[in-house]
Amino acid sequence: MPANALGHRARLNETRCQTCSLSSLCLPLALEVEDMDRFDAIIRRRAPLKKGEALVRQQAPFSSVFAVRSGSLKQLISAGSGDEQLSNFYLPSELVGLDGIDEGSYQGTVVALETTTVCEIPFDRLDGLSENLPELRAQLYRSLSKELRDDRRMLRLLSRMTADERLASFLVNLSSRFRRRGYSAYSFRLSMSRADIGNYLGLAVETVSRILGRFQQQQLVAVSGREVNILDLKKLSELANDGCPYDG
Amino acid sequence: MPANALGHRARLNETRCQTCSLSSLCLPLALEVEDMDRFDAIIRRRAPLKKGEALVRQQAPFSSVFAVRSGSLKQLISAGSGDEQLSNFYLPSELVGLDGIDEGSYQGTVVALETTTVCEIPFDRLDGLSENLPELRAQLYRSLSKELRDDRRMLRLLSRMTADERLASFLVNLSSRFRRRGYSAYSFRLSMSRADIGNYLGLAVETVSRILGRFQQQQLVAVSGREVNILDLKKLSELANDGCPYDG
DNA sequence: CGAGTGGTTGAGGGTAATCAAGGGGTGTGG
DNA sequence: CCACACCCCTTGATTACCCTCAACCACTCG
Repeated sequence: MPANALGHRARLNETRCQTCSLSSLCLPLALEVEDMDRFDAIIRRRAPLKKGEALVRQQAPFSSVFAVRSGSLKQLISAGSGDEQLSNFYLPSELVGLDGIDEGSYQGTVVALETTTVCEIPFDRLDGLSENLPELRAQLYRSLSKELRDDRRMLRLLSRMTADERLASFLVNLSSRFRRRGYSAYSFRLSMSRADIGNYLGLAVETVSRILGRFQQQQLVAVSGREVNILDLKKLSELANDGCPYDG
Repeated sequence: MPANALGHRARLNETRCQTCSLSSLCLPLALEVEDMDRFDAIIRRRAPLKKGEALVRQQAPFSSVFAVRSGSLKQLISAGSGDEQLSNFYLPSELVGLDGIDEGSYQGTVVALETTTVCEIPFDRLDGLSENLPELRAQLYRSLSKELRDDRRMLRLLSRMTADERLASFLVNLSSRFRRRGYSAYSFRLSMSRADIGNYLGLAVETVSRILGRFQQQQLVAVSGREVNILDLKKLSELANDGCPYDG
């Protein structure tokens, strides 16, 4: 068998939802085997993104949503006066681009934080398919609705929480998202810079740094560069005072 | 013709989308006449809500979304420690309850700010109908997506804007929403209290009051209690520094 | 080796919160 | 009809949190 044929086979295999380790979290989660094949068929593979590469650019015409396969991304929304608001981090199984449906253009530039692979899902195909697959439709609604819910959580964080609470909430939230994806909830690597964290949480970089230092002194976490070890998740959750400490 | 029959006819008529003045903004906006009738058929009329009455309560099981016909509402999300975050105001034609789809329960308590009428739309019926009506489906996606977009705007507001900018942005946003609904963009009545505004914008009541006073001194607005007259929408928009000054 | 990036730490100042008090409107009951 | 209470709003004084500015360190890369 020629090498390129094997390569082709392997590549196809990689994109198959049935063999994807994320299938229990991703869009097709509720589909039967044959329906999953139909879903599979509309997905487009993309070359992996390098760190810093943009997946979509703000105001580019909306055509697809993207499911993260591996790696992570950030969404930046820039408004007139130059400043860029970091509005979201995306981890594996999460959907990028849903906020572009309304206006028909992407609402922010989405940039890879590390080497990242995504599945491209053309939205018109997805919409057509969902016509006959109530489960897929429901899952799409849930994804949209969940993002709304997360944003509302952020609204509360930004309008009512102190800097300490924001950082605690951020770490606890990351922790539970990693846990859900089968990674350790206690030990992980931040793919984003301190500046990104500050931007996201509405804090200055210096404040992020200082508070992480304080958390370390208080034996809540051990931080070394971007490596994080959570030492006292319970106290951190209390600090975050988030309502639902163990949910992402 | 007996009086109650007339009453019944009139009541039915009121709820018909075809005669509703909001039809160009609301969910069925893209539907053909016969499809609109089918949509009409699933809508449930509700008795008007009095000021302060709750439309839905946080954590109650999700079953319907609600389109605002007249009046206005606020959504309150309460987290463990007693504080309540005001996450949204809803004006006529806007949809309440979309963020409940994901978890199957309403994410906040939604309370009428004044006498308010809504159309109840059972979500399972809506979902079923949308199966065969791509335009309805698209509009539903747009509604969800638009709410995401609005929330992202709020994230930026809360994390990067000064108190002055927040108030300006709030007023400009209200103004354009009123305009879109056929009301004056320059003269309107706030249905929410200063406390509500402060809660929503992440500011103390005192700050809201002070800044409104300052805006008045600067001839940007004329405020008398809850009556607002916008005197210089252009300057206010610049102050808000929102990117898109004339969009709701 | 120098430049650049990302992170940490320290000093000082500004913005908005908090604390405190008083005014104006409305509704209710005497 | 008036008095009182209550809520909403305003205004003033003080305080605190976090931002800004600035310097420095560790590491990477040309």
